[in-house]
Order: sequence, then C-alpha cells, then structure tokens
Amino acid sequence: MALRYALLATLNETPATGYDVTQRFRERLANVWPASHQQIYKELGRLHDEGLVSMQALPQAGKPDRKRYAVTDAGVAALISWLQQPQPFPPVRSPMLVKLFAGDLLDDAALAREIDHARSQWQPTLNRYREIEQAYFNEPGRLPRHFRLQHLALRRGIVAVEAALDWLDELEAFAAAADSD
Amino acid sequence: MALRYALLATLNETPATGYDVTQRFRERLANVWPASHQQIYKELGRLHDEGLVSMQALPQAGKPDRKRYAVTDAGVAALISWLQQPQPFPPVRSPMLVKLFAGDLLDDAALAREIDHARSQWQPTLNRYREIEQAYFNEPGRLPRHFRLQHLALRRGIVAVEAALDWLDELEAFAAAADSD
DNA sequence: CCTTACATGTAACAAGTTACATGATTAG
DNA sequence: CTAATCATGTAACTTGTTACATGTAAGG
Repeated sequence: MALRYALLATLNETPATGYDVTQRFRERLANVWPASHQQIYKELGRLHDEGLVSMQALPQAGKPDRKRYAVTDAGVAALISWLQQPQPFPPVRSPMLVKLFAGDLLDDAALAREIDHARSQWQPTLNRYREIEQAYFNEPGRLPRHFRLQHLALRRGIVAVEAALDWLDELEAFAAAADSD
Repeated sequence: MALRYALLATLNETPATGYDVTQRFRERLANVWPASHQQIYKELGRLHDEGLVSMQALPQAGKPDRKRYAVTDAGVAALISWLQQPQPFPPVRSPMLVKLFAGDLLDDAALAREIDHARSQWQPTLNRYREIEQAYFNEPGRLPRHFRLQHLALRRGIVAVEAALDWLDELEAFAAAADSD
C-alpha cells in the first residue's frame, strides 16, 4: 500500500517517467521502500486509472514513447490524507532468527558462517550510510526541513544497522565460547 | 520460504497438530516469523505432500479430527541443508520512512502523531522483551545451548527496538525544535 | 563484439492477508 | 446470553518476485 504513496511523493517533487522513477527508487528509496520497474509501471498505470496522476506521452523514434506522469489534485489529496493516518508497522520476519530457533540442528560451523555472512552485508551498508551522511548532511542544523527529514530517514538506517552489528558481536562472543569447549 | 523451516524446526522439537503449532507461533515465533493458522495449515499440507512430515489422524467426536504431524528423516535432512546455507536478508520496507520522504506535505502535527504512535508500539514491546529476559534468561551462562540461542534471538529484538526508540528521540528533538519556530 | 543505458511492458508464480465456513464445549 | 477455546479448512485478493519480450544507440 505504501508503494503508491512513495510514487505520489516523488512525482509531487518532480513529474517524471516510469524509467526516471525507477532510477530514483534505486538511488534514494532503496532503503525505504524498494521496488522493481515491473511493479512501478504497474502501479503507475493503476494510479492513472484512478485519476491520481496524469500522463502525457512523449513520442520518440526507435524507442517506446516516454510517458510523463504528474500528480493531480486528487493525487495530492490522497497523499496528504494518507500522511495523516498513523501507519501499522510491518511484521519482523528474519530467516536468521528462524535458524537460531532450530537449536541443536544448527551446528557451530553453520552459525559461524551465518555470522560472517551477516557482517559482510551490514558493515558495508553502514559504511555507505556514513559516507552519505558525511557528504550530504554534514551540518543538519542549516538544512531546509525536507532535507532534515531525509537525514532523519538515513539516521534510522544507521541506528538500525549499528544495532544489528552490536548484536552480531554478542552472537559471535557466544559462538567463540562454544568453539573453545 | 523460511516458514516451512520454522515449521520443521518446531515439529522437530515435538510433533504436534496444526492447532498446536499455531499456538507456538503466537507465543514464541511471533517476533521471528509470524504466521496465521491459514498459512500454517496450507504449508503443513504441502510439507506432507512432499514427504517432509508424516501425519496421523486422531479421531474426535464433535470436532474435526486432529492431525498430528511429525518430521520425517527427509524433513530433518531438508532442514539441516537449509541451515547450512546463508540466507538473504529481507528488504526494509517502512511506511514511516516513506512519510518522511514526502517532505513538506507531512505537517508537524501529523509527524508528532506518527512519533507518538510509534512509541506506543515500541515501548511496550521493549518492556515485554525485558520481562521475558528477566524471567527466563536471567543466568544465560548456565543455560543449555538451544536456550542460549533463543536468548540471543530475543536479544536481537531488544537491541533493534532500543535502536528504534533512540531514533524516535532524535526525531522528536527535531519535531520539538520545528514546533517552537 | 559486448555491455550498458534507454524505455516500455506481460505473464507466471509465490507468499501473505482477509473474509467466510462449521460446530461442539466451557467459562463468565 | 456471549464470548472464548478447540480444530479444521476454502476462496478471493494483494503484494512482490522472476522470467520473458522488444529494439535502438553509444562506449570500450
């Protein structure tokens, strides 16, 4: 459900084609609400059917026509009304925790591999987030409101991944102790 | 995909009916891999079709027969082989971050409401987790391995929610400052 | 020659949610 | 009288993933 509002939000900043929007999702929404081009095109079609966005075809030679979407008044209204309502929290579903739940069928070696794998995913993610923070949000106090909100969204990613890595340290301490038995 | 392995893991501890398993998911797997009874029954049926669990009908009067499921050798093998392979991480999808992304269409009042709502979800969750930790995992060093793994799964929840609440404080500080302008 | 960027989609499938269905027994 | 517990499911729907389809132009 949130996908359509993410779409309305970007298009509200600047009208764009499905292709452009897909780029934006890759670059700036990947850690908020990832979506593939297939899903984006489908949802843009629906939004258009419902009159929440307008569409203008821009003819091209040799390629499919570009379709430029812009939010309509009804679209802005729908987005604002969604923003007013507190949203439910997505449930946690973690394959890694399912593994811990399997208990003694999970041997020490497999656990160690899983820990390494997790670290190899999260550490680079944290580094990337911190680089972005350095580069774009160095003086948050001076930024206009919508940039500060984006910074806070990034902060959410940072604290979450830091917590994940702290927990990995706990888990590794346990695994190392078990190893030396 | 992880649902079936969560099912195999519980049934490997103790054989049980779909109803029993649903209880266990409510009590102990809610924060790891939540699942409804509809999903559980469907997946148990599939696991049975594939020979990963065996089923024995226990006739009852007035109620549907109970069906007792137990993991087969093939089931144990499938679970172990899954445990060996590092699992991909589920993508982050957060409606709350989508809201921040909407920028100036999100007014201060709506933001404040969202913060309160989030805190009212997470704070009780954290309290519950801490109570469970106190009650069951008071002396982790003395526990057998599979309990320690469950403790570590709970720790994951604790550090994640603590991080979420820390972030909410950051967000609230921003909202309060904006308010006083 | 090969890959990447551009630009749009369709179709099949998997996973999860919500609504509906049945019917006895027990606790308040 | 009402709600909860026990015990199983089916069906419709939504969301998201993966595979497939088409065709040009530019850069290494």
